[in-house]
Amino acid sequence: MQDLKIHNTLSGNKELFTSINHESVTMYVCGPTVYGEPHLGHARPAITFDILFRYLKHLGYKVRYVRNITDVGHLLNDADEGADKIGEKAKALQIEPMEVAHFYTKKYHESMYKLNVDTPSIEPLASGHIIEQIEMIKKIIENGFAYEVNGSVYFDVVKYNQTNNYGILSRRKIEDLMDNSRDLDGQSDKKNSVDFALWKKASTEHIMRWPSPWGDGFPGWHLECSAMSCKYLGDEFDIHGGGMDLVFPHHEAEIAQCCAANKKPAAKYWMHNNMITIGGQKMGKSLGNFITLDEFFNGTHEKLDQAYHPMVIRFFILQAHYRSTIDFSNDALQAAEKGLLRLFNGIKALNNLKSSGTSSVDISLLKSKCDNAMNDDLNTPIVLSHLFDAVKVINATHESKQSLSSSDIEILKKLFNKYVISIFGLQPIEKQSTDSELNNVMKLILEIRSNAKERKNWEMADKIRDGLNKLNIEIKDTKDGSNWDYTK
RNA sequence: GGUCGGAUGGCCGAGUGGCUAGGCAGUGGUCUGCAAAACCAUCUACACCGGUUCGAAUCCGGUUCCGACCUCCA
Repeated sequence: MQDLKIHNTLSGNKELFTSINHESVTMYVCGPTVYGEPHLGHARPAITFDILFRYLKHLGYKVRYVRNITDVGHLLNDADEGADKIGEKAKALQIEPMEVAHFYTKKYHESMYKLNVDTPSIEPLASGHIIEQIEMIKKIIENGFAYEVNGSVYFDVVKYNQTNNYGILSRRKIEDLMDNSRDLDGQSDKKNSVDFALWKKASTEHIMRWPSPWGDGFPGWHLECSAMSCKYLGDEFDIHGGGMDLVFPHHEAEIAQCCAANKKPAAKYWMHNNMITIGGQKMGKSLGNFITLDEFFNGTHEKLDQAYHPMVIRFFILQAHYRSTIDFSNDALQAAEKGLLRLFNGIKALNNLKSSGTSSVDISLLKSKCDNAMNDDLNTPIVLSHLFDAVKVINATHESKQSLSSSDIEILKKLFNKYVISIFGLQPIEKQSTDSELNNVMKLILEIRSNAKERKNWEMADKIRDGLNKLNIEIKDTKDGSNWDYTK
């Protein structure tokens, strides 16, 4: 097994990864709240941890990857009259809350499929684990870290902090938190402003509700992940992932809940992907730069010059390290599109390469550079830079400026297959039509043009070329004949 | 206001105390009937001011600016 280093938010450092159970890895990642269209912000963690999931399997681990679907709705705000998002949407549309959740779950799955994000081992629904959540609350109350007031149950952060460290993950001090947190509601049932809800009493008009020992209500917003990770991965598991915005309070609360219930802090490694910005600004509904994945795929948002293939989005995300912010713009995406094309052109050339007796380039060095970069906290941009170096070698070999032995060509083929296809999950963009009739017609047209060129009938050849261009079809002449593709 | 992170060439984005990151664009070239496509070569960097050092874009201090979290968020 190679030495994989990953950045652990708990320590703030890169650490050597060792799994609790040698042969297997258990990981949990916070999934989407399904109350709206899947957007760019959903793509980054999904892709980041998809890469980790694939890579761990590649290293030989048996991986159990749990990514939840939050379909019970989070509270809209800290105030007590908390409506939840899914319930609100359902009311607005006059449908069952579960219709909302199901509709957007389907949308999320469709987008993930297009982005070639592998489906996790288990994708549990929060609504399907109300019983587990209630049991966990009972345990926390039994252990003295939660209290019930008027049908709601709150986590006693101050008491917890006397024997544990609330702030261990986000490096916050409880005193600062208490100073800073605004008490919006003077009538709050909470003992302290830093306390958070484990169970909320449902008002009569609140439509998402379940019975509990404390009356009808719904679970608090941090509990589901604790309950479900514990159920499927145990009290202690290897990796917990999610977006950086979840570090506080969500993941901090998860650790507190797990310690309060099980006396164990859940995960050994906490990994967080950074955010996506658009034109240097955080993406948000209120900022008017909120772009859904479908809008990217179809090019229908006003800020987009063109449609972007899901693979371009995926490739672009991999061109940045997961802990850096990444800025989306038309220029950057168009650059990524061309880069991706270059990468796959290289693979195509690799598959048609003629071998020599010896190699003029050290291919095994190149391979180990890729492996080292990947093992260094999943440095996908560095791996890609080495793969582009390889593309340069492949093209040079194609033009007989370099040489590669047959065994090195095999190593390269395996290397590209491993990283590009298996781990990065990239696929060539097939803009070519699958319409066989059209393909046959195009074949005939290209033949006619080729004949015209042989007879030096440039007028005819150019008329065909220019005419097709107006129909958004581009002819590409190569040494081995002509082919075609759609322009954008 | 508190806590944390960042500032790299026209754009995106790595990395590092001395040795070309990479992609895109630009420029030059190869190919081509001419183009396009493809391929090759190549230019423009490390926010500002001090300090440490033989040497700093990289370490330290300060300044400015930007962002994240603290409130729903991926």
